[in-house]
Amino acid sequence: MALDHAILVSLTERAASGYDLARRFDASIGYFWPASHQQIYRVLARMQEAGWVESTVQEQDGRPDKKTYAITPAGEAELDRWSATPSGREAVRSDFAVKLRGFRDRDAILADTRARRADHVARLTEYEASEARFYPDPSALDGADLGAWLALRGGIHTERRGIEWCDEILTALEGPGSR
Amino acid sequence: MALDHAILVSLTERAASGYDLARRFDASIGYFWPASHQQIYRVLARMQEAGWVESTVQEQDGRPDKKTYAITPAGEAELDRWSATPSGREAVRSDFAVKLRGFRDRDAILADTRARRADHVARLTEYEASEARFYPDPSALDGADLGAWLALRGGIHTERRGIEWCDEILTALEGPGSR
DNA sequence: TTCCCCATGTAAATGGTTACATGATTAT
DNA sequence: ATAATCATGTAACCATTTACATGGGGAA
Repeated sequence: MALDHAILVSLTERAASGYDLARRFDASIGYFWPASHQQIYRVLARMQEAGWVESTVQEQDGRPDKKTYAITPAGEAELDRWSATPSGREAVRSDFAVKLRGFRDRDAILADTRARRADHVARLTEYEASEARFYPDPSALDGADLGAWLALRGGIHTERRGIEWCDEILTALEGPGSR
Repeated sequence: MALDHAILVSLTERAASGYDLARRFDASIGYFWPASHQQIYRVLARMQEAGWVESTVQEQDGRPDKKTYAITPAGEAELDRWSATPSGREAVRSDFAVKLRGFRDRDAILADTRARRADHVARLTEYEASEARFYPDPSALDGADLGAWLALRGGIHTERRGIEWCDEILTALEGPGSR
């Protein structure tokens, strides 16, 4: 049920349509909890029935109508409840680690590793740009901004360790055997 | 479909019953791809129909019968095919990051962070013990052992960055505001 | 006598992915 | 012309989680 809460968190930052949320989930909060528009529409419908969000329809000319969702007091209460609930250990699921563990095709692993490294570098660059732009002075942050910055820091740590790991794999596999 | 491959990898290391696999998935390969016994039994049944594994029943006295599964040549071929397929970017889903981002209850976040830190330390200790015990001389490794060691290294990196992140959060939240 | 280990599953519910569906506007 | 963007969804499928179900043996 955590997509519910990710959407609620996003709505506390600003009311949005399903479409808007889908774009936010392509970046920003979606880095910690990816979701497709189909899923988002379904969860919004469910949460509206539960009374956690409410929608207002805006007509637009030359564009389809837009349903803007906002969080309700009941939704805020649910977020409070959820925030105070201890979160359990998170499952790690890595295709790549399983593939490494079942080591078969050295060249495929090398290719995969190089592609992953490039992905990590690209994302790290994005994160670092965000940090420099939005949080130039972390010591001045508090509340929601502090939380958002700390979440971003988590992303930065994740990408850095991903790069380190890739480099270790490349060193181990490209080394003596490859020449 | 990656539980299929995780099970196949585990079976190449040694034939096993569903029960044995469930225990392996509580540790070892389960650190990279967790799975419950229920799921394992269902996937084994499906893979047997597909011809990727075969089973032999062993009677035991004073214990229930045991079905031991082994990988077949078709299963090996499937593993080869899968190993040569590039793996896409892996989804990160973190409840905790969403909670941080939606910063509400500072004390709950502190408690969560301390609990997470303790989990990371515990798992890192396990990983480091495994490394010292099974891979004391990494430069001597090759093939399957090299892959298993590199996967373990990934785990070690993950836990270390988890600890770093927690420490950063604790520093930011325990600091000035708490006294 | 109570709990954990061995050993196998089925069933229901929830969550996530992929494919399908529609239709107007704007930029190349 | 073609593709991308805005805007909303439904439906089918696949994977994961949680609850239910059974039953003997050994240890505290």
